[in-house]
Amino acid sequence: MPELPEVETIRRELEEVILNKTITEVKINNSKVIKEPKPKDFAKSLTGVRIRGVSRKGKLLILDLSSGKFLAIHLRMTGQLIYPGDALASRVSFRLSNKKWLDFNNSRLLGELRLVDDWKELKFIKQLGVEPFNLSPVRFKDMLASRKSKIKTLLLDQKFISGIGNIYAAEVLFHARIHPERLARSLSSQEQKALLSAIKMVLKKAIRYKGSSVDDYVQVSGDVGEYSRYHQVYSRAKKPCFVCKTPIQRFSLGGRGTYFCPKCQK
DNA sequence: AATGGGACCTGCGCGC
DNA sequence: TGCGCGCAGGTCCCAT
Repeated sequence: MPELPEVETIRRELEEVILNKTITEVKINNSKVIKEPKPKDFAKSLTGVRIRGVSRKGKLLILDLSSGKFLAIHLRMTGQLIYPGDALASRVSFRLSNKKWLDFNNSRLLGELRLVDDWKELKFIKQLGVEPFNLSPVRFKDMLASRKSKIKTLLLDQKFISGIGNIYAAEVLFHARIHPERLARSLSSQEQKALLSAIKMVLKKAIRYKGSSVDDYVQVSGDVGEYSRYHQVYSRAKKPCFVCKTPIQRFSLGGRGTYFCPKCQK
């Protein structure tokens, strides 16, 4: 699942390969992923436009275009951006001035492309919580103070904090030694600090290793991300904890697979 | 405010 | 072997 580290990896690689190139053609193989405007207008408005910036907000990628508009790309679970692509198996492909294709793949068709005048007006953006790397311990403490929900649920809430998904929620809670069902406001001061440190540490390391390739995620180059090798709990049900050998447990929390070590996490 | 459910989707692994 | 089923999860939306 593309979460913050995966989307940031893609952003950095895109910046290297598509920045300042012009889109010369838009090929739409499945218009379902184009949410706005209408596919025909989408293609027309993007043709002849230069890409002058690639940024990320949470799990959302934003291409800054010379037309003054922005292309917002949400990969959801199965989205990929591949360069150079072949425009064959993609949902939408962008032909660039060097004649190579940038492919937007999305096997489950849940991804979204939106060409908008102002990305700041997107509902998703308006509601988006703080970027984890910008979060101070004092502010984090404040954010947790009155919250009655379970800590893992809260970490997954993009309005609370942006960029964490199911993999990294599990991983950071393991590193902070906190049980996923603990109520947010019940965390001690020490646990709050441990959790924030774990969030920053895990996300940074995951970026360094170019993300976690589980399911469909690959880098723009098509290479896998190596952080999966460092997963402590995610997708490790019944396997021994690397710290204490206790079998990792899995249960469903809010409809999501939730992994933790019953001995290490309290 | 929080929680639980369904909806959107398709590919995969499982059991029979 | 082949088929049907449940599951995977990011986000939105609705009901309670």
